[in-house]
Amino acid sequence: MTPLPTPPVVRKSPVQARSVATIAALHIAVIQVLTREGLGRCTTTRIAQRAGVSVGTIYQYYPNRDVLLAAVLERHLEGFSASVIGACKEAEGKPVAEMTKHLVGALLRFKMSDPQEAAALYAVAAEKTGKNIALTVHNLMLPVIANMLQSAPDAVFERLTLTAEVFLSIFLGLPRTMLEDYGSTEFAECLGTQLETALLAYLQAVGR
Amino acid sequence: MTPLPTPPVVRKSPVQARSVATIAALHIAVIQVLTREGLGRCTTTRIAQRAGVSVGTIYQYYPNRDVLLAAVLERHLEGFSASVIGACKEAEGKPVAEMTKHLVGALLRFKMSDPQEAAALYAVAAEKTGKNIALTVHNLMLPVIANMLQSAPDAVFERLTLTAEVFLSIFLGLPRTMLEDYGSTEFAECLGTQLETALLAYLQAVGR
Amino acid sequence: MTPLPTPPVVRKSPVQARSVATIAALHIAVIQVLTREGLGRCTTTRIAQRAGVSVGTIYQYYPNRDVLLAAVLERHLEGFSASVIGACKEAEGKPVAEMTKHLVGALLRFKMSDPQEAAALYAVAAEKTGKNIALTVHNLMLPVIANMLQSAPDAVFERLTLTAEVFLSIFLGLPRTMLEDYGSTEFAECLGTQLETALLAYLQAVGR
Amino acid sequence: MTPLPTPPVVRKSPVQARSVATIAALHIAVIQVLTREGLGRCTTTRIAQRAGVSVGTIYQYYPNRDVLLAAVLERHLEGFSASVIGACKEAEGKPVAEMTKHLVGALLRFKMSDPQEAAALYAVAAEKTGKNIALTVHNLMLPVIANMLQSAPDAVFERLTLTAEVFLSIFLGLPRTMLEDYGSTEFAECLGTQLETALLAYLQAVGR
DNA sequence: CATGAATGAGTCTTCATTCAT
DNA sequence: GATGAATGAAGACTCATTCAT
Repeated sequence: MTPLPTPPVVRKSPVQARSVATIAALHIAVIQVLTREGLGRCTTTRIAQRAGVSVGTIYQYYPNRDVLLAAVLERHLEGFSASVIGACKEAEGKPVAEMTKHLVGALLRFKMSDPQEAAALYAVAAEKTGKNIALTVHNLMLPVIANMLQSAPDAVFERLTLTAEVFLSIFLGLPRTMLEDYGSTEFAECLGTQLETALLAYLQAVGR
Repeated sequence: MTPLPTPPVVRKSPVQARSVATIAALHIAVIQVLTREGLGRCTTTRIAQRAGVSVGTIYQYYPNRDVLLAAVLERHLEGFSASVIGACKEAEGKPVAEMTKHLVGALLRFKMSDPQEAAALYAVAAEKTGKNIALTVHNLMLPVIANMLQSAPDAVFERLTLTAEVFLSIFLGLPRTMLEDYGSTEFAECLGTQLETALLAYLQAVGR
Repeated sequence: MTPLPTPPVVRKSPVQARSVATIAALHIAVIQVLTREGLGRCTTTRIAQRAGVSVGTIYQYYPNRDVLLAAVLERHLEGFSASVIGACKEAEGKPVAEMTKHLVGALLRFKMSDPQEAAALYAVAAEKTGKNIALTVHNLMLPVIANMLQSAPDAVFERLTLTAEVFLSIFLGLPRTMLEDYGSTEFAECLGTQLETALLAYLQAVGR
Repeated sequence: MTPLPTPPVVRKSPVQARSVATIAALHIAVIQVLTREGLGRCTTTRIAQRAGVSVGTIYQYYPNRDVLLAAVLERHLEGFSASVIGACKEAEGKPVAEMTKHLVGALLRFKMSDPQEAAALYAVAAEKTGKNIALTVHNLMLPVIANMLQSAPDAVFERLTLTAEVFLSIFLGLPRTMLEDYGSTEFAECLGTQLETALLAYLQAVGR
């Protein structure tokens, strides 16, 4: 229920409180190092230092660096997908305009709660291991969105999966543009309404 | 016609013909290694090997690895922006539906001419140096798109810059979803029409 | 008693006892490689090999090769200047002949305690970083020598600083000629007396 | 007779004027690079660049880099020893005071004609190959000095060789202190008189 | 359990030297 | 003769990982 310090299956189960705290510290440290130094300089030494533990400790909880990074990404994406999926469930049966508004709200709430974390993890998600995780999460959300769209009383989507995919692509793309600093200040400020507008317009264009 | 081997300004101007071929080989090798191994394994040794030259040769033309990668990215993005900007110019004064169709056509023609290259370079564009280049190109295209939108006879955009930004974000985002393998086969096949639909729907929603 | 392993301020303070031994081994290895191979071949690999550690270990204690070499030089020169300065202090107030004898005794005792080390470090002292260290030490000894000379009851030196400089130049020059193998066996054997003779003669010539 | 561009015995005899000019340019370039960049960065590429020729050309005249550097040093030391030896010959039979004055005059005239060259070459003389050359020249001058000292009408030296060695050590040591920037301005200005004083005082102290 | 010293494979980069043009 | 592109061995340095304490 409290999924905070996802205990890695591998080396050790965090029966003790210390473990939980250490893992949490490591996750936070990863984000910080990622943000400050970039993926290329996100070394175990630096992570350990920032977390206030020794390098050896990392290996007490994770078999190697990649798994640690993957765990951090996974936790982030799990939280994200949970948030999105939750919003989808809530929006089921409502008109598309409300769906859109509801989803965008959930998205912004999540992404904006820790923009640095979200931005930092794009790099991790681009690498081999990260990509698999991202893909899995992607494919987890897709049917839920499709389901939601199908439940809309004011629209019928012929190519449901395709529509969901495009919807998701826009839904994730605009925030990314902003988080990766390609957007102007105005863009950042209006992200919510613009995202709603674009998504709704698209849905109305392809729906009957 | 294919201006591939833009001799880098830095180390040496190719007095001999060999140089041109070497530089071309290096650029191609970078893409290949990037595709096969990923940015993390895109080392000078591997690049040289794939290009069929020795490591030292790289440094005859580029002061360091980053500059080589940046050069490859830059050339790609210059080609891309030229293509997009050209399409914008051509579409000026036409109705938004035609604009959209024209731009999407140019985009697909370019991105699809060498999808691997396009996909491989996302990683480079995410890194420090690459980001600057990408940002520059981004800011180069933005006003051109804004100009084009403004010239539409069948729509008026109040917040022109913002609209252009959102337009561009969607315009670049959908192909990226596909190139990074997040899209289904159906998504890939319908990318063009879906992109047109989404862009046009957005423009009509925000335009008067 | 032998304070060899002054832990470098930089990378890490030797919490464990191993560190002290490692640093000592590195310093000794530097001298050996310098002696056997020369500065040009005094590479990190060879130093590590001779010290019986891996290359990486060097970087646990020194940020780069230059700093390691500088540290070795610094320690040598600090010992040397301490010895010379100590002798100067002891000789204060004594007649010039005794001063000279005292200083030469201290010099020979030090330089001869490890002639190879002394000889090997000339090369390090010639390089950029080393020169700064040598210069600093030089300028540390100069006023002490001047002070000593001034305290002589049997001579007055009009141009005290100048005299101290020339004195020091001869004082350091003759041993160097020997350590760098330019002197004959006879030269080496008589170094002490000849040095005394030359220094005393000079002092008497410029003193009143 | 005109020993300027000592034609290297090896690859080619400078029958043509071009060769002579090229070799001269290379020698000058070596000194310049040595001065500006230091021995560690005195690479063939840089030498060639500064000399206005291509790397390949160096190898037309010298079998390798070491030989080039050695040639430059050799030429310098030959000029130097010729100057010193000439002065010795001229001073033969004169009283020690005049000998000293004469030699110091010759030394300063030579060393000061191109202080940078003199200073730059210390580094070359410290390396393996250079040391041999320096040693040879050293041993060439020693007997000539001994001869000169022996001819003095106003002094008899019991340990002639030893005296000559110590004399030479001081004779070369003081200028070096200055050229290597260890001396103050005053030291540099008074080098001639101080050198004379020190040498003469020494000779008078050991001579009868 | 935690620590951090040590490891060594793997990177980037330089540079003397060669050789086709 | 001259050129400069190409070579590749060698050097400095990094970093994930291990293991004795």
